[in-house]
Amino acid sequence: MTVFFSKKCEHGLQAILFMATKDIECVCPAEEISNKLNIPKEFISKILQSLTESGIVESKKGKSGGFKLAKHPSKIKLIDIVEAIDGLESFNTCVLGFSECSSKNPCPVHHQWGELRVKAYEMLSSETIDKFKEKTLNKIKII
Amino acid sequence: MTVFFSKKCEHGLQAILFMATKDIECVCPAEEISNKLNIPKEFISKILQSLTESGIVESKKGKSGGFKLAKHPSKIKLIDIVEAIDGLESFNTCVLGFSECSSKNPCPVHHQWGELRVKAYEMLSSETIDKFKEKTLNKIKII
DNA sequence: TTTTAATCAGACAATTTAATCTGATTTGAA
DNA sequence: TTCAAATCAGATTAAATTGTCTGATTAAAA
Repeated sequence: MTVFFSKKCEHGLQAILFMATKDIECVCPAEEISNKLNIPKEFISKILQSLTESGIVESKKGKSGGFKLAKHPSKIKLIDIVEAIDGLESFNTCVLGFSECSSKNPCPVHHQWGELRVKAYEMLSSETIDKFKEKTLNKIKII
Repeated sequence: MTVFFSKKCEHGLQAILFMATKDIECVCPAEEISNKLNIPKEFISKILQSLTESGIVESKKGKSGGFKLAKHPSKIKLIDIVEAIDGLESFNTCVLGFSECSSKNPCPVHHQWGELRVKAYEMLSSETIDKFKEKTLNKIKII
């Protein structure tokens, strides 16, 4: 196993990207997200609940309830979701698992991995998710 | 959780890097590796057993037995160890968890992640582990 | 030959992550 | 007011990963 994001985080990212393709006021039931993205309903529901606490989504109870983004997609970056679900720890720990890895006491790949880590962070934080609307829609259509 | 390598793989990489700092004929008991790298003895023993099957290390039973590299460090790359333990799947799957992610149907970060993935692969495959001797020794000394 | 120190093998336990189930609560609409 | 459809909350299960234990086997050295 070699992952980057946990399943929870992958699901969360997909769900938020999906919600960003919809009208900002549109309330999205967990069931719809579940169907469109092929994620177990209760699982995505739980993930979105936790993102509610992080202030990224809002939930509306009762009939015709569901989830909606708490902010406009132009204010949300992928890194916000990653931080809320997986945390940012991996951006600060040694990829080979050595303790206290730093430029003073680098592991054999410290320098190269450091560069990649910065690039990965940039990938997640340079653009807001309103830019991803079209690609997300194409992706969901064919799944 | 956001990882790159599994713990198993981290431990395996560390152990092989450590063994590469020693004389090629030197047989290294699991206990020594365990102590030096702070990895549970039975766990690293299991990992090295599986690397024996992959042809990366050899084991010698009985008194004064232990593990040694099956090839010279100048013939071993980090990617060999990663492949044997974690496999190379993550270098071919979508980082956001979408199915069938390709340049024809890219996920929102397909292009950027593709670049990073290539760089990560290069990091693991461009140099053989004999080059890492000094840095590994420094790393183990301070742990 | 006996002792000792090591791997090997495989069952077992603990932890973490992923997913499911159930029931209470909320709320819009008939 | 009642019903239906949704979230919410928390317990439970399942699966994967990580780590441990025990006993058999091997082989060097006393």
